[in-house]
Amino acid sequence: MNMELSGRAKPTPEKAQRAPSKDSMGHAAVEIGLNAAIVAVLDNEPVALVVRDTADSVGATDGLPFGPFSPRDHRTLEGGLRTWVRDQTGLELGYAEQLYTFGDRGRHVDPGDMAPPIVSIGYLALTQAGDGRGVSNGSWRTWYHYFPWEDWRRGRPDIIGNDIEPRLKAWAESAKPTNGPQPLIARADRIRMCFGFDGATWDEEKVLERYELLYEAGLVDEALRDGRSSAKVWGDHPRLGLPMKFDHRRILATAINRTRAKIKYRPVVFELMPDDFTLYELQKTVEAILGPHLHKQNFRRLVEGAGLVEPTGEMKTRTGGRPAKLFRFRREVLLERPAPGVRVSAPPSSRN
Amino acid sequence: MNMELSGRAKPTPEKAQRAPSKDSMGHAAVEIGLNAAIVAVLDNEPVALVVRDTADSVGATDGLPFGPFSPRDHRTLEGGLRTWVRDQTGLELGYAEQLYTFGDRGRHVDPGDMAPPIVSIGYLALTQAGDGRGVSNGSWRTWYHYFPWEDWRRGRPDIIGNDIEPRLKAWAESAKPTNGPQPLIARADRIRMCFGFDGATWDEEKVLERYELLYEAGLVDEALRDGRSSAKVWGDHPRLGLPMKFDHRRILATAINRTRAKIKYRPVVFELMPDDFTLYELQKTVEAILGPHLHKQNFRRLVEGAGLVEPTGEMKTRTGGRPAKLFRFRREVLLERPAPGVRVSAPPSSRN
DNA sequence: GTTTAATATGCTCCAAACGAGCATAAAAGG
DNA sequence: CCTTTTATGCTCGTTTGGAGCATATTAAAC
Repeated sequence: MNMELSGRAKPTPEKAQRAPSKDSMGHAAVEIGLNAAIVAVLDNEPVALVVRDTADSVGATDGLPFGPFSPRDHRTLEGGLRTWVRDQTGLELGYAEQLYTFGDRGRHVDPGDMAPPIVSIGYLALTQAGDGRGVSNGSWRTWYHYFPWEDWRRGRPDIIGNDIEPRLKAWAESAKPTNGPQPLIARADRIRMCFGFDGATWDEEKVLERYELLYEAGLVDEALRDGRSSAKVWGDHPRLGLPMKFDHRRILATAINRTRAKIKYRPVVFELMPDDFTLYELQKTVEAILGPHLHKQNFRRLVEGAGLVEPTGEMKTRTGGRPAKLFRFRREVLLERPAPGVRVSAPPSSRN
Repeated sequence: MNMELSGRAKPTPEKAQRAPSKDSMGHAAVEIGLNAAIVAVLDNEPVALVVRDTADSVGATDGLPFGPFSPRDHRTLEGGLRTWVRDQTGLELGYAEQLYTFGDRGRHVDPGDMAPPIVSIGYLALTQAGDGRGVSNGSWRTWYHYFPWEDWRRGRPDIIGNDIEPRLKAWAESAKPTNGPQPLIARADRIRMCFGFDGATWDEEKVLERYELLYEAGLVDEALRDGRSSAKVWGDHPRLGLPMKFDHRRILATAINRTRAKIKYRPVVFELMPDDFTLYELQKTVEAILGPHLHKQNFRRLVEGAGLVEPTGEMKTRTGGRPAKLFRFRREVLLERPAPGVRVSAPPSSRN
């Protein structure tokens, strides 16, 4: 079949010195999976679009919309992604950006017998919840289902103190007496920085680091599934968040991470908002993503002062109180400032 | 040949609903190229390691070290990259991070007849110039050879006003009278924001955006090579920077972009420094990367105050003046602050 | 030896950004 | 009328960081 592909894959190394030559056996071609973490905010709840595989033998496992990249059908990677998402969920993507390309062997194992792609490229897409009404397949789920420890909206989540802290610290202890080559940063220190133990501050931008640490410690189901040795040691505690197919939870962690970081220096919140909105609605959306540490008056001053929004002239009534002014995103800000965003920083009181 | 690869590539779609199925014809497997932008600072000059293809038919074209990813040989993408770099240049990589995965059709055309990979993953590696002594193949070249407009160390480069500005503006004009669907941001505005024309400020972090704009306008050789139509229109002006193989210049632009951004919030400068260094040497290195807008006293205060360095107790003589204290990177800062870096911001006077 | 150049180092001043709090007005909606 | 919620203005006080002044210390040039 795909002759031109195979032909293309064949190198002609005589031209390049020390040419990147293929190993003696065959082609280096691999299958590439395109994966979309599609994020919206629905009733002040940050949600991702997941496709649940009900026919799965092990039970229902959520996954992200995905599909293989096929260069003969897709002119670009992002184009391929949009096609897959449209086919699988009926959703037409708006804003999308590439996150990361994962290629670790053994981090893709499927609970069923479906062969996973070897390399997966993760994308982040932001959309309005209203656009999601057209979703024909899949459902919106809070991302905190998969990352309960990231949800600080009602204070520090109990799961951190009750489950994560003791188990991670036990894991750190178990690695102590090794007197071979020490890692650059000790496990105990990584744990402390990631989860804000022992007086360290909680950094909401370390989403991926935290997930990777839990994976490494064998505390998330995917680690067990992928056959990490240490997984069994820690007995049968409650599972830490819902697992996902393949490496999709890792991709979602990357997506949350990127969203939290980018919202501060690029006006990406507005991808999640309807055209007209109240300043308080905007604040609630930002808080849904970052955690609720915003001072109302200062938020107004910041957002209006930065020229991010402009009043539409309309009012929104039925707010339960005084009607609120409606605003819209002020596009021209992109032509004025190099890095406009909702520049909120964590308050000094956010230390656990 | 690669039976197990082909077998793997075959999906078993019966399990997943709306399964990501392959198109009827053949496999979706593609060849993946791993590309390294290896950066160092040599005599206050930011350099990248390039491999020159002297046997090329069109003439000598520089390229980055690269090679295909082969999952049978490489357990991880980064592992594969390190192998290729070692094989091609003899250099053992230290710090490395993934940049981006490019997969646009038609942006890889080779000047010779060597088939380029369809998808290329770019990496950024930072190393000390001293480590480069072991380089057996390839050479260090200023990255400003490829991006002369990025070199603001002696003020605003002439090439911007003499060549880039008039040609870009002509390109913007040429697209004016179209009254179809307008792009979200007009060409003229993109140009203004990217290059700081008409009173806009120069943002040193827009390296990739600038290169992409020049490519789109057909002003860099790669655009002509890839068969972009508009390329010929603009006559035979001097070329804007040296071209590179495949999409390597785009990858290098991404690398410079990332380096400039990351140096401000992560202590990555120290990957470029020897173990012991003078504060002034550190400043010169930062300036080589960002451009020279640093106040000496404030730089000292910033760096020392942030706890990024500690004195070794030694002095460096033969500085041309009073001997300078030697410092070393203070690793513990990673355990104290969530985002330590050389937090320099452009002075308000940097508007062109 | 003296001068000069280059660096090292400490200190002050000032403006902008921003976190935090207080107070009050305005407009529903029961 | 009372509650709720938003809108709005103002004040502190702290931190950050840009900019400049002054002086000490040494190597190298003369």
